[in-house]
Amino acid sequence: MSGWEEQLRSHGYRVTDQRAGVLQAVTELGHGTPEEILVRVQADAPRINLSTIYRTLEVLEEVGLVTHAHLGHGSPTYHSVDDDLHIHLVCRSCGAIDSVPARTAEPFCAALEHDHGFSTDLGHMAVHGLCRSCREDGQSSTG
Amino acid sequence: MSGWEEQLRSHGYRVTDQRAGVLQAVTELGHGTPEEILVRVQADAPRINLSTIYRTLEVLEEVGLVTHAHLGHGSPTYHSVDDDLHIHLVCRSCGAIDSVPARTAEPFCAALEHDHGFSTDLGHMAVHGLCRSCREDGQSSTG
DNA sequence: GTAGGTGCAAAGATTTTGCAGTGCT
DNA sequence: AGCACTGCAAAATCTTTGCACCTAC
Repeated sequence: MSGWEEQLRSHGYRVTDQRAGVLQAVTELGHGTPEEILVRVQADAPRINLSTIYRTLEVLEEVGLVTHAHLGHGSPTYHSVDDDLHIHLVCRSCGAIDSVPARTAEPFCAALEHDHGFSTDLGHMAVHGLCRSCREDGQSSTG
Repeated sequence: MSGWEEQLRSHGYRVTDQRAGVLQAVTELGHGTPEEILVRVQADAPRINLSTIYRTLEVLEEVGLVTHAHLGHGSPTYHSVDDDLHIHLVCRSCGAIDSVPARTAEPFCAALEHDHGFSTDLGHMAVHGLCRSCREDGQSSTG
């Protein structure tokens, strides 16, 4: 279904090629920074500008078609809400990003809600650590 | 005990007033961005420069005296490892940052380790969502 | 036809880097 | 006395904004 058009219209926004392109790029990429998304969209529409990516992502997020999480240094990472809700596991050694089903964290969220009255936004959650292969490598950390 | 001096020396770094000041600021603040830390240190040493804060934080992190987490938009947030290990709860509405004991997440971490072989770095973990007071405030109208 | 959307370039904000003087060891 | 450390300013990044033209509705 292409309910995304309706999603935009119902919030008073227009449907444009750029918005379609950005949404498609985010969906295909799974997750990506504004610059990664730019590169992807430029494959189809070379004239698109980075500022359009930023503005479009903001709109898409407001209408609920994408969300973002802070996975790393500067750039936020965007992903479509179309996907199953998942948590990001970020490896501090190799940088790999793994996705695990949100239900893994449900008991934890329940505890946060019960003990602190805090309602967790699972899609935003970034878990940093060491992935399986880096642990098995017995890696030596480098700066 | 001022084992922090030994910590620096054993890694080949020197002990300076600036490093003492930054470490103290981070400890007193609990957690803070580079700029917040700058303001705090400037209270004692007005001549200190932001670039010194960045460089010092990097050194302090390398020797294991502080760590950082990505709590919000751009700036990483630093905190001393001296504190009890804790998780940060970031409210997306009011921006408040709450700290909860790391053990709250232990079952969750165990699941991640068991199912995905992932070793979680708890101090880095940022949990985004809505805090208790914001939930109570906005119960009728949600935007 | 109108108002929102886009591309482009410049402004802002944030973080990093080169250099020469300072001070720890 | 040697060399790491610091302050300062400029450079590099990343993100936002102003403006004129274009396009969806």
